[in-house]
Amino acid sequence: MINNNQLEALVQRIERLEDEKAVLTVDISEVYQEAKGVGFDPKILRKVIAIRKQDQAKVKEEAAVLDLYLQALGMTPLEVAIAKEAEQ
Amino acid sequence: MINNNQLEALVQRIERLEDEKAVLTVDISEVYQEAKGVGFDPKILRKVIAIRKQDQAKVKEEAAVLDLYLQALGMTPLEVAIAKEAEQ
Amino acid sequence: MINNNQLEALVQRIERLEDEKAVLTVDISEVYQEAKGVGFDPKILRKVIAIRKQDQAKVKEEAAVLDLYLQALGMTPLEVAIAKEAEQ
Amino acid sequence: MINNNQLEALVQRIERLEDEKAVLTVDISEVYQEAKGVGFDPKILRKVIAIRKQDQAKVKEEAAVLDLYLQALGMTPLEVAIAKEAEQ
DNA sequence: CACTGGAAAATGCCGC
DNA sequence: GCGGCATTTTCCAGTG
Repeated sequence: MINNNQLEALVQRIERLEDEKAVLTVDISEVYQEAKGVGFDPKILRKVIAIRKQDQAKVKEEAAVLDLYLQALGMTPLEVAIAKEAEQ
Repeated sequence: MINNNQLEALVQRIERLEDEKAVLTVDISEVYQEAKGVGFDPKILRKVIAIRKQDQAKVKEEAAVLDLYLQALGMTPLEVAIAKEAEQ
Repeated sequence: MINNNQLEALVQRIERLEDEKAVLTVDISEVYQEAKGVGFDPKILRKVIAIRKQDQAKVKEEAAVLDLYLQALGMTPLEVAIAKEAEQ
Repeated sequence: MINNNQLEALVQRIERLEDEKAVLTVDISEVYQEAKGVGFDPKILRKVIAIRKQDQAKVKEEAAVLDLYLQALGMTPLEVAIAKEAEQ
């Protein structure tokens, strides 16, 4: 026995979110189009974005390791937050 | 010679949009998790969503071929629009 | 250390298959050309093929979800196979 | 008025060819699988195939230019074929 | 934790 | 030569 209303609600929520996602995909394409219009090669631009993403991933990774070290040193989350603040 | 400011602005816009997209991806996963929590098999749920998506795709495909037929019959876009109106 | 002969054999097999695939791509184009020659609009024809393909995809998708339902009901693959047999 | 039999025959020929193409796609995947099974990284293998394809494309390009030269020198297609034969 | 299957992104191509 | 489409390839989650 399944709850139809519950199922339908879930399906609709997912579809709604996927629609929004599809809109963003189009938005992104449009920015690439615009970039092309002002002379930037979209293909290269995509590579630039990918590289930056990699970098950010590394930064987050390092931040996570830093957290681990700090926590291993007995610092509480609050202290960790303060320490992060101090980094900048 | 490239315009640095222009490039940076474009990159940031794209990254912003991709961030929003990533958020939606997470949101969708969470709905699937929630569904699992109330007893729906995520795998089946995904298939259900896929079937509904294919239904919609089929409808769009048929609408596209109808447009082509109308155009093949020598109807101009305006006439096509009118014909679409008449469908309803 | 890699086995050169083995690698070369694999590469050649793949290239052979891709050649055959490319031949089929050409063959398909030729049929579209032929169709055009006897008055069928290739664009519409492609859409017709696409619609039929989507029909088939939808059927397969539904069959897949049926399998999942059966499995969710605790039926073993054998039972699933029997159930499929019984469909016919 | 369209000729239904003719249309159906064309559609079936196209679908038949596309089926064969799909089979080859599977065959190719299987060779990659097999390669993986004996220790070759499929991803890298794909790159190797792509590079060789590029080379062949260049070779064909050069052959086409050669043909142009030969034809410019007043050689007929037959002579071109013979010249190719002689290359080997 | 490797692996399969499926979703998403990117490249290439064909028609206009 | 450009946009749109199809194919291909890459990525990732789920699974055993």
